[in-house]
Amino acid sequence: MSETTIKNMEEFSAVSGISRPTVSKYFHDPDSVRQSTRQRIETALEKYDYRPNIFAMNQNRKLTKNVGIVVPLLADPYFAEIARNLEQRCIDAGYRPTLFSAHGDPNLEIEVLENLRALKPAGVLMAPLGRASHRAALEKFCDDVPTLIFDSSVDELGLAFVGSDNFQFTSHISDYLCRTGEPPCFFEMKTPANPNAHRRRQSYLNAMEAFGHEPQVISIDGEGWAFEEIGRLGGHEALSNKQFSTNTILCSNDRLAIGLLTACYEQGIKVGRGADCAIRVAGQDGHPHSRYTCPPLTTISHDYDAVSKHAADSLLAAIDGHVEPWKSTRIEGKLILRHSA
Amino acid sequence: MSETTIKNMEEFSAVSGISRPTVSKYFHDPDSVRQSTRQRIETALEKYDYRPNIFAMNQNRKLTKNVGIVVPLLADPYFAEIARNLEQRCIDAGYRPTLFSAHGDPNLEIEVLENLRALKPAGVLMAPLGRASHRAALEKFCDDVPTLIFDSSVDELGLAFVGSDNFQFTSHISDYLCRTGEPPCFFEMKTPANPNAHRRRQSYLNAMEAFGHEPQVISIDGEGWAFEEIGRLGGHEALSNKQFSTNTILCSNDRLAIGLLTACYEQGIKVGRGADCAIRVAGQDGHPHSRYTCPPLTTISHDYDAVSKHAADSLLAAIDGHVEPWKSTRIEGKLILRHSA
DNA sequence: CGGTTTTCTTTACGCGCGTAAATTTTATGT
DNA sequence: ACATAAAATTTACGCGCGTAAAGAAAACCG
Repeated sequence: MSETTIKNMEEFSAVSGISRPTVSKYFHDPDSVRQSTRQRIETALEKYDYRPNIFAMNQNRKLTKNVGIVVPLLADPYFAEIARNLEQRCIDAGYRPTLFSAHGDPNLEIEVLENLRALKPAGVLMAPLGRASHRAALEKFCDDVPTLIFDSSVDELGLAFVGSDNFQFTSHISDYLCRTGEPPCFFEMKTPANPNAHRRRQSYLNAMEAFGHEPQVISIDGEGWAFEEIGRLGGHEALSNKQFSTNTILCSNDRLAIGLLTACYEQGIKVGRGADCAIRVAGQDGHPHSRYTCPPLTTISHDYDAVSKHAADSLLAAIDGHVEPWKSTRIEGKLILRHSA
Repeated sequence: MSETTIKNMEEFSAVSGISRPTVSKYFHDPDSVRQSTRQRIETALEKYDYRPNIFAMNQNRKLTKNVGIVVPLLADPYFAEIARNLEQRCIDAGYRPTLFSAHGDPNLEIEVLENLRALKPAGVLMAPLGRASHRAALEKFCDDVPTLIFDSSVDELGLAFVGSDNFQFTSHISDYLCRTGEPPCFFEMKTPANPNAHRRRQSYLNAMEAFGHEPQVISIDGEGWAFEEIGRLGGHEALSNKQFSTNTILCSNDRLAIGLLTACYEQGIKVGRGADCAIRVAGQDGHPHSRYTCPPLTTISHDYDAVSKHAADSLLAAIDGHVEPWKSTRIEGKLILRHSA
């Protein structure tokens, strides 16, 4: 490594003895230049360690290799996990992903989209906040940038939607619960941030009707994204008031279930499927943490791999010109039996 | 909002009737132009909704308002939480934070730094991976960009270090445990990714010596960042082999403790400080999830606010020219008593 | 009102790189 | 060795904006 520091492609082309346009071509695709010049460039590269400025590169490019990934809340390990998964797939496909979080704030969400524009992304993978999202701003963005929506559907928006089959989720786990014990009550937030919650409630109602059981929905108060605390407080209230008509509780999502488990613990109520247990609790999502609750949480898990693969593949295909009419793909979840139910 | 879409500052200056350099000045600081021209610009802004391209802005600026935030692993809610905290502080101070994660991979860590360079950040807040970080690359980066290290110290690197006082953490919680029951065993990973772990072990040894107790360190196998699973598996092994000489276990961090709690549950061992409990378990970190374990985890918590405030303030002060000699600031943790110990 | 200061406008160049067109050099084939 | 194709070089302009300098216009002030 030499001392003289290279600050731009001009200088690098000088020390490598290759013209700048050719160097530029090399960085765009090393195979697009003659083998001998590639060698000369790479020799100089070892000696001088120069890297093109990524933002200047994109400035005047027709098609960039940038992909934006937007999630509603990075502090939720579920989104962190799926975002990481998507990032890796983009990298493997030769793209440059950049991750953004709306941090639960719809204003930040559109702020993020505006900044994303400047990146001139070839495409965007976006999980909207849901109910709170500014619909008009989203639409405008999707008109300009190829955007695939995942996790939380906003109908007919963007290139397509890929997510989990929430109806199947709830019907499947309801089915399991009904067959193995008392029929479940449904534990949810009154005003959920995410539209998937409504599908799950409806699916629960359907399932109960199919089984000929009386459904019972407990909708608790709470705003924001602190689901565990909302579940814990709501759980305490529901337990104290004996609102659960059976010994089985199906939660709208795992984070709520985690809070409910804590409430049960705090009231000395033993959870599980053993004879000595008072109630059964199940969640939905396959949250990364659900394995480590006590008792470990029975849940129905997103197929992280399938969702992220389908989402990434669809977007990259669209970028390559294989645009198809809008469609919604919903992937089935896998029941994960653990001790809680 | 008009139909004609503005794509650059040139066009916007045309429709607003103000020259481009003045418009540029306005976006740099709205107060730097005459009130009447500010009005004209803002009127046009409402009508045409234009936003300067953030990357083109930075391209030829002497001092940008960009701040990079780099954490080792966003999937860990602890880092997600502190990153969010730092982001907010930067925004409040008028800076534009951009968040990056090394995803536990030292190669990605330097990759991130290289990309960060192109952003021409005024400063960077960085939590290094620790042991695995490529020291030389970090140093080179810190030479070029004002960088404040947080969470995990790399001695004398960057502008300064801000983090928690790990010695105080462990000595404080050890003290509590010793005074309220049997002295703790120390449960840790054999080859921890983070150097803080060594300080905690040492502090435990010191504390036990001070109390006149025989220390006992259980170092379990495991590589990577899946601490809960490592703690669970290691916990099972240690419990089965009766490696814990007392009924109290202090874990090197909360995630390990969460895994250990699961292992205890799976072996039917009741955790807590009640008379009917077999062992006590405590963690360290004040992990966002520690409130919701069963039993809720007694831990010693980072002072998230103080750490992030001190880190952000120090960096921003340095950016403003108030550079001080390198120093290390370690902030005390707060004991959080819950049911597990 | 003239003089002074403040603020704009004009003009021009720079950032680091993409990209197109014309030209020259190098490789390939027979 | 020659024609031909392939690849590199030169030259020039563009992206969207920062920024500096000089002059014109507007505001302030006694």
